[in-house]
Amino acid sequence: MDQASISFDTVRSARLFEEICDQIKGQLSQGKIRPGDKLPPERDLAGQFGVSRSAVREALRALEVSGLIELRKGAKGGAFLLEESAPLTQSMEDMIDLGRVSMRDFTEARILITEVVVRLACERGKKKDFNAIERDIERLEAAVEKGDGRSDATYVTNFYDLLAAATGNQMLRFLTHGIAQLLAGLISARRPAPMHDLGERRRAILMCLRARDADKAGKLLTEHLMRVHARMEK
Amino acid sequence: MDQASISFDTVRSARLFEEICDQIKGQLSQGKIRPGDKLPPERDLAGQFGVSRSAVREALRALEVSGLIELRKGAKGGAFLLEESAPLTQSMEDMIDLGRVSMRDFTEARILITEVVVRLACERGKKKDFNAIERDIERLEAAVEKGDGRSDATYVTNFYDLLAAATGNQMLRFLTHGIAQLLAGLISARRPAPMHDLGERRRAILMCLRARDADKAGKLLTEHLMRVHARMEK
DNA sequence: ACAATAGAATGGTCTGACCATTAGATGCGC
DNA sequence: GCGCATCTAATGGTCAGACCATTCTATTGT
Repeated sequence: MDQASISFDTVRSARLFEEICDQIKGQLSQGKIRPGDKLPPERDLAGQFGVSRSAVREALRALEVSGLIELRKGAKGGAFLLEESAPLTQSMEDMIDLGRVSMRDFTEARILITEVVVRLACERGKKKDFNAIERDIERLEAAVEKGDGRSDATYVTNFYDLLAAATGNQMLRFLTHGIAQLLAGLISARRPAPMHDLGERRRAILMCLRARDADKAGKLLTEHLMRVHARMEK
Repeated sequence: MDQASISFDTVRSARLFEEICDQIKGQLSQGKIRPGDKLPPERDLAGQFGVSRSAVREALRALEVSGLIELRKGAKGGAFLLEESAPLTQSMEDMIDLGRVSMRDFTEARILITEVVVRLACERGKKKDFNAIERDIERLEAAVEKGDGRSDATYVTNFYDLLAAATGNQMLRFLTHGIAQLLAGLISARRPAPMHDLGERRRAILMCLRARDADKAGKLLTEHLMRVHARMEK
């Protein structure tokens, strides 16, 4: 047989905690454990795996950093499987924090991707999706009325999550969520002046979605995002 | 003062290893330590931070999982700051492995994003960028001639990395790299039949880039990626 | 009833030890 | 001298057992 055609998997890396991670991920992907569930306490896990508590801890730490579990202390605490964890957020934050990606590049990528998302949402969105967006806008406007429109990164990100949801593509949802999360962090840090016509603008986009006018929706959105960017730079 | 306008930062989480992570990230973002550097041994770090080795280990584990450092054992081993780490790859792999994103959605997102990238590369790419792509295609074809064209995920991903580089947007580079990495993993796992006209197709796209014909470049690329997808599904 | 307190569960940290792997130094045979 | 085997030190990986801090629950006292 041709020598070159033989291939090996990279050898199991000889690190216990990785093996433990993989087993837990395995259980998760097979549905034997599910989001929301609680893993056994560290001491029990150590017993079940036949390793020390340290090895288990390193594995749990790795899973936590990967965004798969959350660790709570105290009685009734433990390692809880996260729901729809948005795994990309942390990595993106790192990229910005460490200066590996400039704000400018981030914004540009955001605009490009969001435009793709809105176009796809335009093609595929169902009435249900659009109604959800409308309700979100109403909540936003009600909140702005009451004056508590600044503290809530939630209102900022929710819109984009719903937009991505309308595409029906889970990968785009994660991506969009990560980007929106990151942006929300920046907003709450910089506290730019509130945008009075936010609801109005979003409504305009929603109308395009319902009219299936992808070009106009994309254009409105891009324009809006550029204005947001301009505000952030001041 | 309006009660609602007061805000607190989330309280410093009382976990030592996070503090350590943050300090190391801080040094990194201030350029006091740089990619390629080696951090002091765990035992020394423990001394410097005034904590136990366990706390340091958890911090290093977290940084490793985040894709910021690499741990090598043995003499001359240690924690090395990674270069242009592609932090998103691991998270994306998890999404697929855990079944949170279907292959279909992933491919669709890949196609959409790559099309955006190729269009932008078309607008902005310099001669230098296109020449680099051309050399890469030549290397690919040479490798295929010699018959070692199957084992190397490198040749698969390199093209897309170079494409993304031509956009000049670092965020898109990371994103594209993550996607390509993940795909490379899938390819080397499934070993589909080699694509004999890969070089030819890439050359066609390159021609469009040089001619600044974004529409055609996007079209060719999308078509190509769909064929790749079809092959993977078999 | 209600509040204060005690207790148990559980993650976070510490100490100190030993193991496994790696790079380099040492030494032996030729 | 050269080359190969061996030894040594450095360093991450793991272990064992302890204690601390936090959080929930149950009991107790008023």
